[in-house]
Amino acid sequence: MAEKRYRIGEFSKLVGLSTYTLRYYEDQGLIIAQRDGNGVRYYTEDDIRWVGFILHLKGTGLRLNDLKRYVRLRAEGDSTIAERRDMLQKTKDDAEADIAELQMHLKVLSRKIDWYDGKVAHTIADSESFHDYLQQFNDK
Amino acid sequence: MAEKRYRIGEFSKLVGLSTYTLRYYEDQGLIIAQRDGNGVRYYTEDDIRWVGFILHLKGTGLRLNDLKRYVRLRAEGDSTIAERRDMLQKTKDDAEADIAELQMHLKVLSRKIDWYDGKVAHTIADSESFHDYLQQFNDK
DNA sequence: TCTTGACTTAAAGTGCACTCGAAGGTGTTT
DNA sequence: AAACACCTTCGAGTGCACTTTAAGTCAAGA
Repeated sequence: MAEKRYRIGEFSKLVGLSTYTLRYYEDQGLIIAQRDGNGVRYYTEDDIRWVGFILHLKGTGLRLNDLKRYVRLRAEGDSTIAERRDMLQKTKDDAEADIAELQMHLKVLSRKIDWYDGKVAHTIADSESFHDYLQQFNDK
Repeated sequence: MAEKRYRIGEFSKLVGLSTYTLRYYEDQGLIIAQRDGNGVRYYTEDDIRWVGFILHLKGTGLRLNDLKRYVRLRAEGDSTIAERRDMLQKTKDDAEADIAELQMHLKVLSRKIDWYDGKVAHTIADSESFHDYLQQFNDK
């Protein structure tokens, strides 16, 4: 029972990347398809998982260049495991810092929304500025 | 006691935007500086607060175009408060969705790091693939 | 046979948000 | 007098990650 083979068009829909992007990624060395006797690309279940994984990496903010480095390291074998691990750890730390910052911005945004609501409901004086309103949260 | 006035160079350092960017934002209608008798821009404490706020908005992922729309609405006065509130709410919802997605990607990333650690410590069989390793978390 | 979908290389285009430089001008400070 | 910080317009450059086009070839299926 041979594994199912997907040609680029089908695979494209499966993973949510355009055929352009798949070929572009192949140029970049990120997703290397196998070829049939006619030189036509085909992808397997393994490739689905691999694309899934690199999309997770991209989703955490990893740039193509770093992704390329990761892939190169992977190709070098087990001797690069520590380096790859550290790379992922740094990516993770960066992403967590991004989230923290985003949440900080969101907090102000939320307060502005509350402030608008207060204005509309007249529970905040017409004259009170958002800046003054914000002050009351400063110690929290 | 007149309020302190900042010229663009000083203000730039204060808010962390280059003078190029400040002029660019002014072209875009986002931060309008006042001018002295010679046509030289100056900024006040109010402008510091305003820039702070728009950086919060940008920080949550609001695009320049939307930011411009927000500023236009603001200039129209209180009649646009509901629309502005809704805009911020949508921005907030979007940002929260982004965070949720980011966290989902991070979870996989974390597991990959754990998997690397397991490989190094030999608590995971050399032969076990990450995909198989991941399966055990599928019901959580 | 014709359409469909694949293949190639190389180059150009897109969108966003800046970022910079040229060229020429004013006003303040050393 | 020179240096410095500011002013203007406007067009070009940057970085990233695609996205599209052009122009031509090839093979399987209806």
